[in-house]
Amino acid sequence: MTPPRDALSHDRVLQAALALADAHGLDALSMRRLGAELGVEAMSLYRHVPNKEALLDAMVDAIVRSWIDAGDAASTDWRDRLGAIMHRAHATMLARPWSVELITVRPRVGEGRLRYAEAVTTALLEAGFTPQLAHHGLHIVDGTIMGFTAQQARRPTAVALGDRVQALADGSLAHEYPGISRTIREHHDHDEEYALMVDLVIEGLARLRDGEAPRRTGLGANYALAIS
Amino acid sequence: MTPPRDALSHDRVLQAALALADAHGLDALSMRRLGAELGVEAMSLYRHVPNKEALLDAMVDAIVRSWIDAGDAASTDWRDRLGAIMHRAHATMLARPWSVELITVRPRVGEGRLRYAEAVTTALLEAGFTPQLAHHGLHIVDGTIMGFTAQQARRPTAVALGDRVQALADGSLAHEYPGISRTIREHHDHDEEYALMVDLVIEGLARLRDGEAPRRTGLGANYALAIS
DNA sequence: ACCTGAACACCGTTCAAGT
DNA sequence: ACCTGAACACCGTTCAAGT
Repeated sequence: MTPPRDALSHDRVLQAALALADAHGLDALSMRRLGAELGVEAMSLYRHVPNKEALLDAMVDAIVRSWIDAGDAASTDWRDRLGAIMHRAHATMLARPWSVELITVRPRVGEGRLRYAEAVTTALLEAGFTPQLAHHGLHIVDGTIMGFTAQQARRPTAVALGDRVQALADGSLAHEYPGISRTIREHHDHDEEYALMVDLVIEGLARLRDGEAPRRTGLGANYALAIS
Repeated sequence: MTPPRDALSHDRVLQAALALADAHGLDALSMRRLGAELGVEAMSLYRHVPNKEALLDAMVDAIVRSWIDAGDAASTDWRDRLGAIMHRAHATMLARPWSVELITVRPRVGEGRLRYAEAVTTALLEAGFTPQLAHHGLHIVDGTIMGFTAQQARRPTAVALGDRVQALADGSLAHEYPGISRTIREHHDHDEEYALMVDLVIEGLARLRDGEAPRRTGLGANYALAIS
């Protein structure tokens, strides 16, 4: 148990945490185990990281930072700029499925997240969006990235676990769920489907910029909030 | 310590868990505390629920089930049917912020989730979508609901915690982040913004159905996956 | 049949103590 | 200055024991 044992540092702790989550998932990431992985007692980590929450925030920020690329701003087409970011985000999250829940849910805003928000916002402003619309646009892009990716990250496990999902696939629930029984076996490729949604959203943003408000969807008479 | 002490049941445990999360957040929901809330030892709960995971899944399913309403199918306009579901989902999740991370991330598919998927899929099929497109449509609707809501649920806390977010708002980071410094103070209402995204997505789906493929976004030369 | 008490194998984090 | 050991206040879950 005598590895080189270089001095600990915030970055070494962060990298080890990412590696541990990559190798064994988020549940395996305990301060005790992370310490062990670094050849150190858990308590030593607290010299470099205030607490576990802060470590998780740092992990999120490191990943979100990788969504943007210095080259993005070079592209003159705002659609391509947004598309590149959205696809990069999707790919990095699916490559690290454990990261999805962290990124989607943690509220703390770090530098990486700010830079990503800045890149998206700037692309929109330079494309002629009003500040108001650019603000909405950022949220729409952000929501699309998170929601669609979370949904795809959820799927494989759902199928694996799926008692009923399996039954749906072989049609034995066609009586109760005729709709999904008909569609569930449609072939689809995650990346292609995401590309479709990205294009749909970007097209919608372009129309908003050009002043074409989408048709207003009526909420219907029975739009009521049902809590417990 | 002698409340009526009706016999425990799966449903009583579930309702108490929802109430506990509503009152004190998800972190407060431990089997021990939940037992205490029901006037019972934690271990008694295991007679009605296999484990905590299953309890969380049941909570998710109870909430998702409330997204659909028997009256939805009565509406002949598929846009209104989808819109009603999407708005109901958004409202119920924002009313229970702790539920967002559970619903967005947990893969297990229960009956509530199936009924919701069935309602969305049927609305699309009846509106003339091909099974293939209806399948994509469900995922697009699902991603929109989850992502946008998660993003809005994240925001208030972000602002509250925000060291840098605060600095952005008063303009002192305008040099480093010119784009967001310009847009961050744009007024926006959560519900209105969500309605905008819902309309945008439904409009996009309508165009897909009508065979108008959205313009393909080029990914650019620098679309590369960056891991660690 | 239903509930309990003690126990097991974990957590994150504190703090005084070691080098 | 940097790391540690023991301890604190928790977890989810098991299992034999009680009524």
